[in-house]
This record gives sequence, C-alpha cells and structure tokens, in this order.
Amino acid sequence: MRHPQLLLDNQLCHRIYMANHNLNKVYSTLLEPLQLTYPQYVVMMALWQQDQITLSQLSERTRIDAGTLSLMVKKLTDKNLIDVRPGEDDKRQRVVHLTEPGEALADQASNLPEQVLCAFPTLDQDELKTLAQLLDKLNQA
Amino acid sequence: MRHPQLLLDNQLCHRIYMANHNLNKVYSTLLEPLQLTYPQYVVMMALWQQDQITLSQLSERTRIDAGTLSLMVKKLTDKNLIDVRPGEDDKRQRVVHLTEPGEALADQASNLPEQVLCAFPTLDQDELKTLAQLLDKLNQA
DNA sequence: GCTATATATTTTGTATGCAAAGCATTTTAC
DNA sequence: GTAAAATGCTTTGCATACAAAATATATAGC
Repeated sequence: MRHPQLLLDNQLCHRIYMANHNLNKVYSTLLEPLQLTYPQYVVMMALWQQDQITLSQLSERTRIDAGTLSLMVKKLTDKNLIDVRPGEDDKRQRVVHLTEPGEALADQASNLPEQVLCAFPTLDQDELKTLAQLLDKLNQA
Repeated sequence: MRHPQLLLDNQLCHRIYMANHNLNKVYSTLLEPLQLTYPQYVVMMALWQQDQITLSQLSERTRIDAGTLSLMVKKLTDKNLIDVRPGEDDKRQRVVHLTEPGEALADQASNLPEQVLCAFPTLDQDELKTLAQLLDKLNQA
C-alpha cells in the first residue's frame, strides 16, 4: 500500500466509530425494558436534568439536530413520556415538559450508567477518567 | 435531580457520540472534493488496504453491516470507483474490486488523515496516542 | 407602524444504521 | 445422494442524521 497513513487501523475516526457502535449495542439491550432507543434515552436524560426547556435548548444540549428532534419529540409524545406546549413569551418556541410517566422513568433508568460500564471491564476507573478528559479536549476543538 | 449519575455530562456514551459527530463534520468538509460521504470513504480505505475482498470481509473490516454495505456498494459502483464480481469458488459471494479511478483516488485522499488531526489542535501527539490506546481497550470488550 | 431581517420549528430529500425476512447456494448429517 | 441446516447476500421496514427549503413569529431599522 502506497499510503500507510490511510490504513483503517490508524484512523482515530474509526476507533470512535467502533466505540460508538459498541456502546450503542450495549445500550440497545439495556434499554429494551424501557422501550426506548438510545437517542430517545439521550433526550430523556437531558429532560431529567432540566425539564421544561425549548426544542432549541434540547437540541443544543443533546447535539441532536432540530429536524431529527422534531420527529423524536413526536414519538416520545406518542409514548406519553413528554408533552409539548407553545412558548408563552415567544409563540415560535415549543417547550417540552416531562409527563408523570416520563419523570417516573428516571427511576427505572437510574442503574443504567453503572450497568453500561460493567460491559467494559477492560477499563478501570482511572482509564475511564482519562478517556473522558481526552474526549472532552477533542470535543472542545 | 434525584439521579446525578444520569446527568448527560457524566455519560461516556455522549462524549463518544459528540466526538463521532465532530469528526464527521470535519470529514464531510474535507471529503467534498472527493465526492465521498464519510462511510463511503471508510469503504474505500478498507479496499485501498486490501483489494478484492468479499462483501462479508468488507463488512467485518469496516463494521458496516451487510444491509447498509449492499446499498453503498451500489453507489460506489455507480461512481465507477469499484466493481463487483461473483466469487469463483462460492457463487454466493461477491468480490469487490477497485477500478482504476478507485485506486487513483487514494492519492487524492492521502493527505486527509493529517488534515483531520489539524482540526483538533487541542490534542498533542502523546494525547492522541493515549486516546487511541484507551479506545482500543474499550473496543476489545 | 411598516418592512426587512432574524429566529424557532417543521418538512423534505437523501444517506446511513440495523434487525428481520427472503433467496440462492453450500455444507452437514444421515 | 438427499434433506436439513448454515452461509452470503439482498430487500424491507423503521429509526436516526443532516442539509436545505418552507413556515410562522419576533425584532430591528427606519
């Protein structure tokens, strides 16, 4: 091969791609009892952290773009986990509220983060911390 | 919040998700001259590394699943970058071959990995190496 | 106040991603 | 040798992603 720098195994992007893939797989198993997809779970986490925020705030927080979010919010509304009301000050905005079942779901999800880490026993606490720091640094750029 | 472990900022998965997202963004800009999407570029990299492999080998290498690959291979064939022939030993298989233009594209892509890293000046060589090692460890699990 | 611009959201079109069903071929078991 | 199981691939259906166009409402400049 003329260009060794193009080897798939040398690409940071592919490591990240695979990690994302592997994490998604673990989550999809763990999320099955909650009847949530992984991105839907991310939206719920954002709302458990701060309820009654606008769609654009939710998009900023989760990094899920507006178009995708628009659809997902519909589905979560159908599941009766959230409900969406027009903004009082600004009628263009739509504010997302957790419903009772939506809030209650946090209890069911509360042991999930720990279980996810259990799926990756090859990394110890220190390594997880370092990994998180390096990813934060990468994401700053 | 009753469950601090559910804070979005505490999730490894979300850091990975954002990193994947950020890298994709950088790639989509850099890949525009090559007229490739990022996953298509991954397929091409796999083939530049080893040509004339079956679809299932390509899937294993790229971690792109068979169904997705089936479609992508069609598009790359339309672009005249690859061509696909039935396996000689096993007629069920289909073997992917780089075309002349497909091989030539590697030259155009050869400086891409370096340019990608330039988009992340917050990480130095050592940190990139550590990050790669930790991701490998995570992906082993 | 009115118009031009900006903002918040939805819609549309295209490209993955993935599970499951379907199809053709090959291998296994007997 | 032949039926059953396995394998390689394609197709289908659904769920993101994301850019760009469309829509509704707010704000700025005059």
